[in-house]
Amino acid sequence: MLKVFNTLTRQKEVFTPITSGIVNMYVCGPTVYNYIHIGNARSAIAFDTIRRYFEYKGYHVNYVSNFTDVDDKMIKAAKAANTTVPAIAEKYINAFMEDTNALNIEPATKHPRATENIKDIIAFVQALVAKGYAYEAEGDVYYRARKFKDYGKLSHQNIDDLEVGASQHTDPEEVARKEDPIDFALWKGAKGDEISWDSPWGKGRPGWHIECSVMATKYLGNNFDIHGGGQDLTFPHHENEIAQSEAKTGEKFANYWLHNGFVTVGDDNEKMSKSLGNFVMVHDLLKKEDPQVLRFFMATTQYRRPIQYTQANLEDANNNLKHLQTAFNNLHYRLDDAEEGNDPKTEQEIRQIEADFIDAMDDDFNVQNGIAEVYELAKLANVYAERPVVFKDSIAFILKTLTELVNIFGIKLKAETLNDDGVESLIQERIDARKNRDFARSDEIRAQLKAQGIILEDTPQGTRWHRES
RNA sequence: GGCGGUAUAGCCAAGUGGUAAGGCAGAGGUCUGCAAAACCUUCAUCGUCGGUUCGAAUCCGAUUACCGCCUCCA
Repeated sequence: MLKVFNTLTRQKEVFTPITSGIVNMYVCGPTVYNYIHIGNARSAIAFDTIRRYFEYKGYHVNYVSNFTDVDDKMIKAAKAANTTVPAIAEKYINAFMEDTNALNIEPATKHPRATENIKDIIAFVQALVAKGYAYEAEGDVYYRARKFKDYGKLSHQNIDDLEVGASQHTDPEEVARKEDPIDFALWKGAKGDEISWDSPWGKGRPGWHIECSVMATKYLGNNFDIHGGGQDLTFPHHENEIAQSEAKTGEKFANYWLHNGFVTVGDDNEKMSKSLGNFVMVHDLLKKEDPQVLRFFMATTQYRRPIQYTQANLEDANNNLKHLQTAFNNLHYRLDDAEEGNDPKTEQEIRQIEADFIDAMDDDFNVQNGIAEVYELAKLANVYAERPVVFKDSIAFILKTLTELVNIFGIKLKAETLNDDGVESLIQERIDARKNRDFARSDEIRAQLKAQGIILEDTPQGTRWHRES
């Protein structure tokens, strides 16, 4: 039974989908005013891994993740680049798709954009005004937070205990327009000639929180299964989404709220954020790091735990990943001399490992325990690969299982297809030299190939080679 | 001030009452002409103090440190 930690109840709960066999989930995407940083990537990877696990379990997943393509930061970025908001959005949405593709993050079923849903947003805000949950103030529209009796239920905050302005990011002019400092903007009147849309309240643009309420309910229904996002979004963003959505629809919004932990950078373990200027862009990182390693590094930390981004930890991930690839290779080589048939005992062991893997992952996606089972499987693969006699079907079964399990983490293990006549002839020469116990020549050839990044391995089944990674 | 998280070996990290998973790095060994790869062995008493218990990393109390949220944030 799959259990997930629900922020709403602060407990692990058995996951029961609204519609059997289907998971409807919404994950907050980035504001596209810059390249994504590794924190954005972490969130995307965490929920992609969760999605993949659901799919592995046989669920059909409708995965909706938005792009915030208009807000203060977008306007600022456009101004700074002397271009338009849509141009900035286009550029960084493309960059997002490129970067996430490199990290083997599946595209969402639907990637809605705020600006493509303005009509629905306006209608949503109008409905809130009509119900008395929102009011206009000088071209802005605000949500009456206190009117929503459950306000604070997600973040477990008491409205009266909140310290207004504690984050030091409040706009005093905006606060002055509100009935209550805790109220938040649904619609913002346009200042000057900034990008805007016509609305019953004059020209303006949506507030930040409203787009997610609108798009989530539009594409997944008033009540859907999972809403995810970074921990920092719990309050106020997700709290506000609940207030808006439930006030409007009268139905429960998301059943389960999942929040991923942060990526911290450097020795002081500081949260990485754009405003602190200590962020690492995925775009830059991918120029020097193997995307698979980055993916593996992030995907193998449980989604709620913080990730400390350091070179040493990345190196660890690299070693682990290599180990898995080597196990895959070691076994794959034996297909050449494998006999027809299978080995029931080995296959039984594999099934047990997979069952243990599922047990681990069913516990709120406990990937640390899950990956331990994958290492177990790799060991089994290595041990099996060293047997004098091996069977084709069993090899295929191990390879298939290993491939399926690492795929949940977004990792692709592939047999190398090696083809190089020059290398092959040198290897043949070396084989002959070794037969004649001419080890000087043999070692010379091996060193020569190593200088070209080619590693030789002598095994009972013959000499193999692979490229140094 | 309110709410929350974390603290386990050199590093990453599992474990929520029964005597410390797994990985990386290190050490020793097997295999090998030597290697490579693999496999085997080895490597901690769980931030601190006190309590409950036959028994605690796990429960309770206190304490320390670090991190985060309280309308920019994944």
